[in-house]
Parts: sequence; structure tokens; C-alpha cells
Amino acid sequence: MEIANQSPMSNPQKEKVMNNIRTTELQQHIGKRVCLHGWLHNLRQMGGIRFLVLRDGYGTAQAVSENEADFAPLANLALESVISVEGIVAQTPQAPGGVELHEPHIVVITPNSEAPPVALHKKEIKAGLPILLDHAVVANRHPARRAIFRLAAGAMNGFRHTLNGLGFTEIQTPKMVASATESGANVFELSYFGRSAYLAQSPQFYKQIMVGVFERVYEVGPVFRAEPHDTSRHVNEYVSLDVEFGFIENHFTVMALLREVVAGIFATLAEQYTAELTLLQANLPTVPPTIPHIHFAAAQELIWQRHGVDVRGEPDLSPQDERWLGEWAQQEHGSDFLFVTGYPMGKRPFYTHPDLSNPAYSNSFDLLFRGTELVTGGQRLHRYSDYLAALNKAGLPSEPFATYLEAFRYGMPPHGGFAIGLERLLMQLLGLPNLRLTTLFPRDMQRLAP
RNA sequence: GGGGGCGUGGUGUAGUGGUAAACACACUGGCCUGUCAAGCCAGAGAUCGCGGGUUCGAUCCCCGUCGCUCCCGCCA
Repeated sequence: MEIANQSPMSNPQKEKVMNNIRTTELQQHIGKRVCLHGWLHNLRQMGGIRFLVLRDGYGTAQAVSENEADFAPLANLALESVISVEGIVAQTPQAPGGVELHEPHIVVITPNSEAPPVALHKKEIKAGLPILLDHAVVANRHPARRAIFRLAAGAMNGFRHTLNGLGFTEIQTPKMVASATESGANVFELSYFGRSAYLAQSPQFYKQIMVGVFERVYEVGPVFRAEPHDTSRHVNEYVSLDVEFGFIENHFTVMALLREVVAGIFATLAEQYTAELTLLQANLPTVPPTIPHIHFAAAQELIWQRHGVDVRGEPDLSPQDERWLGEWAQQEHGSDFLFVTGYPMGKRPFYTHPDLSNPAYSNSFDLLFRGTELVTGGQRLHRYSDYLAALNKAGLPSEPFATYLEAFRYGMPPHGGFAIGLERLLMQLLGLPNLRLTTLFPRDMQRLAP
């Protein structure tokens, strides 16, 4: 077995060899001698001819040899061994993708002798959710698992790119906070130099405060929910794509921006992540120029008429209601998306701006994507006196909110925003049955590792 | 927090109140010159989650327990 002794990346034939080539770049180097680095993804030996599939961080490539000695370094090695393969890039019709490496020179960088707990070289990983999550550190190497998380990166890219183009400034707000963000419940407590602190359940207060600084802000970051929920759509830490901006007319201004952001995310995926989308057979939605919207009360009336279930007067929509509304949006408007506007004030947090023409309802909205809540947003209160009144009405003391209130005391514009759940976006895009499948290392009631 | 379902080799499943268990993939060895979810042959690997009960006998039936999963509540 030949093992690289000094720098694994060093190469004896430095002049002629194109180093640090990715598997996805082979097409650009046909006829040249290149060196790939990666993992031994698969090995197919058929007597007189041998194939190996090398997987790097980007894709896979095949090397072939009719000379037994070329593959000698792989003797006694298991898949997932880390290797480099130097060879001549050849255009061959029968090779996967039409290119492969000939005359391979294989160097073992990190030998592996043990088969991974789940086979990574099959088209699909055949494992249940618990196994997949228990062994996520290796299972996520599988091209199909990896593609999901690459798309997550793409969604964040698209989010940032769209907002940067609209004059937004990216911020990072504290995740350790002194008091519970929006209510007393559902936050994780931690010890902070002898005092109690909490993990932020949302950047809500800080992003509003930062509207007073930058006017238009966004944040990509984790949020923490201590909710004891145990469903396929919930985890206790997830990535929130948050936006907040000033000088709006009402929540429809916010919805219009959200439409641009969602369109920007999917446009980015469509343009730059075709390999992942194809691999996962993703069904990309088309975002209508104007996303249809329906008022909360009208939505309940619609459910009563279409399905004979009387949810009128309920303070919120159930998951079943949302699925029904999603179907309706598809049938009636041909849209994967639907805004539900005007949720009752009673179900929304105290900073929510009421609908002045009907104060029982709010200037807020949810965006449903294929029948599941993807985004929540709305217009916020912006006058100091309104905040004092709202806190009073909610039975909350103003003292814990002193920092927050100070921003309003000194002048804030009409503003609003929203928060997109990143993992939900991917789950709905890919039609997956469990949010944990789109979460790198999920945190739920049972799971704190890996 | 409430309700339902499930726990069988590394992984995914099948199965039966009676000699402790079948199949596929992975794994090991052999064969194979164009594989690409490779193929063929052979092999190793499971005290059927744990504890108790019923029974002549339990992987199977009952109870408890632990774990997992789905739905609801709540949310993104």
C-alpha cells in the first residue's frame, strides 16, 4: 500500500499535472493530466478491467484501468478511504458523464478499513430516519443527502443576494438574551455568570431596533424554541431567514417584498444549483407575479363551504386547514403559494399592528407553501404610546422591554417584516416527509447529538 | 402535553404458539475487459429492544418499561 508521507497534496510531477481539480471540472481538462482528491466512493473490479468512483466535495468521477497494478494501492481498503487519483482526462462515450481518468496513479491519503453503517455508494440511502440521524456525520456524505444541504446554502445565497440588491444590510443579533423575547414561555434558560439568560427564540426585537439604524435589515441565523412539540414539522433549533424594513404602507408592502425574496431564492436555485435539483428530482415552484391572498375570515368561510367543517371563529388555522387552503390555491389560482392575511389580534404578539378598519384583526400574514406555513410576517406597531398601550392590554410589564421600547421612544417609522423557515422551505420544495431530513444535525426533544 | 402505530443480522424488510428465524442490500472470498444501484458463485453475521406473565413450549399472546415514529395542540 502506498501512503503519502509528507503533505498529502504534494505531487511529484508538479509541472505537468493540474492540481486541485474538482470532479465537476473534468470536462475543461480533456487530454490533460490532472489530480483529483476525494473519497473512494465505489469500486467495481471485473477481472481484466477495473473502475473506481472518486467522490470529492462537489461530485464524482470515474477512473478506469486495465492494469491490475494501478489499483494495487487499494488492496485491503474499504470504501470511504481518502485518496488522490492522478490520470489523463479522456473523453469516452461509455463513461458516466462522458469523461473519465485513464492511466490512474492512486495514492492513499487516509486509509479506511471499516464499512460505514449505511452504504453511501448506492443511488439512495436505505435507512430509516433514526439511523440516518444517528449516523448523520457519515450519512450526510451521501450525494443525495449532501445535495439537500447544498440547496440550503443556495437558498441562503439567494436570500442574501436578493436583499443586498434591494438596499438591505445584513446584521447579526445576540442569541443570548436577558429576558424572554415575546412571552415568558418556550425559551431555553441558561446560566450566565450566575444570572439567568435565555436563548433567543427570534431576532424580532433586535431586527426592529435595527430598522432605526439601517432602515432595511436582514439576518440569517439560528432560533431556539423550547416548545415541547414532537411532530414531523418541528425541531427546537432551526434557521430563520429574517427581514425587517421601514417606511411601509401596511402589511401588503411587506408581502410584496416577500414575493421578491421568495422569487429570488428559487431563481438562484434554478440558475446555480441545477445539479442538486436534478439529483433530488425537485419540483421547483413558479412564483406568480402577485401571490394570491385571502383574508383569515374568508379562508375559514371557504373551508366551511368547500369541506363542510366549521372552523369559523377559531383563533387560528389548523394544519388540516392549511392543507385545504393550499389545495384551493393550486386549483383556483394555479399557485403553490398563498397569503393568508389578517389573523386575529388575539393570536398575534403584542407588537402586531391592528387592522385599523377592523381592529379585531391584524395587519399580519402567513405565507403557505404547498399547504404548509412557511413564513409569518406583518406590520408592527411603531409609536411609543401604542407599545405602552399594547403591553398594558396584554398584561405585560414594560420594564423587561425597556431596551426595546427605547427605540420607539425616539422615533421609529412604520415598519414590518417576516421570517422564513429555511428547513421548511427545503422540506416543501423537496416534498420530504420530515423536517429533520432537511436539518443538518437536528435538535429535538429526544435528540441533542450528533 | 393528548392519541395512534412500530421495535427481527450493519441497513431495509418478511415470518410463525413447536427443531431459535427468511429475503434484499452492505460485508468477506472467488470468477468476470466497459462497469455506471454492475453481474454470477460461495461465506460470515441476529440469544427477534428490555423485564415480567400466560403456556408443556413465546420472536409471536398479555402486562409493564425503554426507544422510535405518525397525528393533534403550538409554531416556522
